[in-house]
Amino acid sequence: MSFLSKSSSSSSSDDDIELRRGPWTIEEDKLLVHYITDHGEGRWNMLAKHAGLKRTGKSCRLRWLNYLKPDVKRGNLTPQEQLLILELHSKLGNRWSKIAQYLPGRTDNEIKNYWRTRVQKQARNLKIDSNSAAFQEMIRSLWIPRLLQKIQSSSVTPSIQSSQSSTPPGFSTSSNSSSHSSSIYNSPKITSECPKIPPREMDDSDLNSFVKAHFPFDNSYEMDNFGQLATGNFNDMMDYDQMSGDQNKLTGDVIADSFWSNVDEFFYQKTGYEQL
DNA sequence: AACGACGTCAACCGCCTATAC
DNA sequence: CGTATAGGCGGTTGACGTCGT
Repeated sequence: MSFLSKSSSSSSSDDDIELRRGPWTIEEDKLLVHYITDHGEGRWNMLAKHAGLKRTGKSCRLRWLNYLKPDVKRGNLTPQEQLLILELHSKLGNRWSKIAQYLPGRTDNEIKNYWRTRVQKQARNLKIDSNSAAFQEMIRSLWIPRLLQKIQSSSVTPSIQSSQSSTPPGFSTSSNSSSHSSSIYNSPKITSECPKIPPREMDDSDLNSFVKAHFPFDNSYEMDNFGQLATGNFNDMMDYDQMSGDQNKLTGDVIADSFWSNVDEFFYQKTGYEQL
C-alpha cells in the first residue's frame, strides 16, 4: 500500500491528509458501502471525507461503480455479451461507457479489459492493427458469425430439443422485430458466409431498438436471467445459477477459444495472409 | 519445487467536459 | 465571459494468479 500527499503544503490542515492508494481493504469497502447506503452516491470528494476514507473521491467512485455497487455482475462475459460488445464496438468504437450502457451489470472497465485482453490479442497474433478495416471486417464477417454459430449449435442438443425451443431468446426465427428483420440475429440458419449487418451509422434510438430487439434485456433482473436463458440448453449440462466463476469460464471461454483457431483459418484462407 | 512467461483485472493517471460561481 | 472544481472517460500500469517447462 502506498500513499500520496494531497497537498504540497506542510500545514496540518484537513486538506493535507495522507491518501491511500492501491487495493481496497475490506474495512474500506464497508465504510464506503455503509456511507452510500445511508447517504447515497455522488459528491465523491465530500463523500470520501465524511465516510472517513483516506481516498480520493475519484478512487471511491471507481471502487463503487466497478466493484461494490449491488447490480455489478460478476463472472465471465457470456457469448451473447461478447457478441453484443463486438457489434456495438463496430458502431461506437472505443466508447466503453456507451457500450456498457447496453450491458446491464457490466462496467466500462470490464468491457475495456475484455477488448484489450481478448480481441486485441487476436489482432496482435494476426499481426494486423485492431483498428484497421481488415480487422474490423474480420470481426464482422468471420468472428461474429462463428460466435453465433457456436451459440446456436451449442443450444441445439438432441437430449433437450424436445422440451425446449432450439432458438435462444433474441435469435427468433420468426420476424417479430420488424425494424431489423434482416439482421444476422434473426437469421434462421446461421452459416459462415458474410451476414447482413445492421448499418454502422446508428443513433442512440436506433441502437436502443437494435439491442432491445436482439438482446432482450433492459434491467438487472432480466440480465441476471439472460445469461441463463441465452445460453439455452447449456442449462441441461450444468446449473447456471450454481455456476462458479470457473464453471462460467467453461461456457464463455471454451466457446470463444475453440472458434479462434477456426477464425484464424478463415482469415488466412480469405486474405491469403501467411499463417504465423 | 522453482522459475519465468503470460493473462487478467482492479486501480491509477491525465485529459476533457459540465457546472457553479 | 473566465476560472475553479468535480465528475466522467479512455488509456495504462502493476499486482497477482495460472500455466508450462
